[in-house]
Amino acid sequence: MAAIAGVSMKTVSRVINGEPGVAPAKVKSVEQAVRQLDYRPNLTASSLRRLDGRTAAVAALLEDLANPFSAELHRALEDVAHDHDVLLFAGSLDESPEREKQLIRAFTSRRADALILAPASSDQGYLTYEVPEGTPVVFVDRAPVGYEADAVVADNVGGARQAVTHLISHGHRRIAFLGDRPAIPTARDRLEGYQQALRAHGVPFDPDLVVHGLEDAGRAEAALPGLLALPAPPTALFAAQNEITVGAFRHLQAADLQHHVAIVGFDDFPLADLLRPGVTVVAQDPTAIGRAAAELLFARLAGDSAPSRTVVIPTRLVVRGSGEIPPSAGPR
Amino acid sequence: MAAIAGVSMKTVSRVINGEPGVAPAKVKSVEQAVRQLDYRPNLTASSLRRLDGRTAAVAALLEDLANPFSAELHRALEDVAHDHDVLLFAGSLDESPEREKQLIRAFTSRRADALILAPASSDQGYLTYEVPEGTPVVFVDRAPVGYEADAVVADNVGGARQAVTHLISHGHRRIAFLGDRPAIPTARDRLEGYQQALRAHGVPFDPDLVVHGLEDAGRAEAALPGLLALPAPPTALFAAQNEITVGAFRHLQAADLQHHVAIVGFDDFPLADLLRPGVTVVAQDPTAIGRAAAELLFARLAGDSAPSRTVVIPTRLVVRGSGEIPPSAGPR
DNA sequence: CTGAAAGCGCTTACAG
DNA sequence: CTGAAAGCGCTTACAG
Repeated sequence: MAAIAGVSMKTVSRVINGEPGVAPAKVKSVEQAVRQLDYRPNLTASSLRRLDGRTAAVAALLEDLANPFSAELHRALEDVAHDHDVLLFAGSLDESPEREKQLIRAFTSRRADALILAPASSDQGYLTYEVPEGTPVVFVDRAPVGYEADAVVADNVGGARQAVTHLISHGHRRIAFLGDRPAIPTARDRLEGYQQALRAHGVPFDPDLVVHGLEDAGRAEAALPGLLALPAPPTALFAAQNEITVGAFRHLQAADLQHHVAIVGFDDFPLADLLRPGVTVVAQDPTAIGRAAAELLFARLAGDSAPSRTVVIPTRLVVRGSGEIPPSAGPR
Repeated sequence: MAAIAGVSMKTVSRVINGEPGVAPAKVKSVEQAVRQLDYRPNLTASSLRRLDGRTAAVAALLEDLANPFSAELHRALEDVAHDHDVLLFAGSLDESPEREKQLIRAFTSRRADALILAPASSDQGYLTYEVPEGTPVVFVDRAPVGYEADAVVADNVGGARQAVTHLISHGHRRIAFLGDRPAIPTARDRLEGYQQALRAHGVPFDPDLVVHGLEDAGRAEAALPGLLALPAPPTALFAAQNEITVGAFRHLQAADLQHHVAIVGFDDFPLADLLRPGVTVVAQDPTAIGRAAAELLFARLAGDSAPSRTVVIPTRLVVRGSGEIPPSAGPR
């Protein structure tokens, strides 16, 4: 390359990197050689020697890239990264702590400049020795445990409280909680919000109305018949996650109860407005979460060394019909 | 590192790479030094010197990572890549040829081992000089133009023919075609399938029933009133893409026509079964497309040098109700 | 079984 | 304005 252009390697480097102070004639001959050889600078080599060691790539470890929440979050990260000329590695964790550790190692071995993590593990203390110093980590969706880092999370407690308060304000007093595995911090937070709302309105807490471990739509659907067959069945459901909401709605509609049992879901999902009744939800904003996380991350990469921050993105109640069904409409 | 372990750099390299023929005592001392220093081998450095130059990373350029089709495809790619201990870079093209070229360059500069491309450009001849020799490219969703490479696509012509034949078999003769921009090859193929089905059944082609350029759900929704106000309105709709299907359905439901105008969509979407009526679609299989593409790609990386192949993934008619509405139910 | 030397494609730190 | 030498963290190709 340098030989073809008739200049030194160093001059090639200067032209490629747009450094000033190269004779126009030499710039020209380098540019011509680039075209002639289809020359593409090797970024992995340049990052190796570069003082800051930056690779201009960051890694995102999310729950499941095929799930709309993760996919939208991923897309928001990509957009901000693109503005900074940075590329994105991505991986799905599927609630597996082993996979999390494996991917963290894979990404640090490739010297990603920073990590974005929606952790599957219950404790991230291992990051202390697993992540090289100077590599910022930003948590999304779930706050860190045993590790000090920036985080961007939805207001899980507040959102759940808002959902359940909405149902109470429509006259419900027997409200079921349908949740994911309680090991998941966001699932616990949403249960906490549910309980806070009950307490605040003097509605007794009935453990029979709490169903945990609904890891997917199928399990949520399967859990409903038992719940609705209780001696004193719920007149309303709070579904603490979007897959659960869909599974529960699927059962209600199959049993033709969708206009008789109220339901409010946590986390919005596509087409919720087209169902009949439309499904009332407390919407998270995955795009806002992703943008905020990426901005925090690039601030760190730019040298921001303030103490860790946790950004809480508010949720929003979206009223569509299913959450406004009165208890009198319930099955008897 | 080598100093701490009391061995040469080369022996460290052997232990890290699990090469045989190292004295057990030396293996031990290297392993201890690894722990002591939290040592992580630098994969970018090793790929630089390695003969094959492999980085164990491949790049996927898809339409829009937030769209369910791309997201599922992405996830399938990730799963196969994971089986090969390879990581995935990903980027969204948003139908922008410029973005495509930009990302191709970014990924080749980082020496991705292979590329997976759902092209936004109308001609990919530029890949000839843009992609280094020995870097396999596999096309997904859309076949290459002006470039020779493997491809995995859905059966767009056949699927569209199947959808429209289904409507004809239910008695429809005025069937509208709702399509994306005709510059998109899959959009053209689906129009072709539509026309083939009409011809095969002696149904006259009426250009008034063909609407192009519906780039998103909003435009599809907005296009319907005009179409339904024609002197001889369609009794059925073929929506040639999932966003278009959703937009069209949204209008039908708003106008309370969802039980009167038949609709079949190309490409399935979540919750299509929960709408009323359920939406009949010709389903693509993004997971199958992704898996097939990844397998083709890893075969190439393993040395397969057979001529380029194009794999066509069949579509599947999913009957749910909206496609079985008879023409007599139509608005008058 | 082990290691010293060279080199992957770049940038750094100089010297001129 | 330009380039020769050294070095980033590894692997290769040897030699012993």
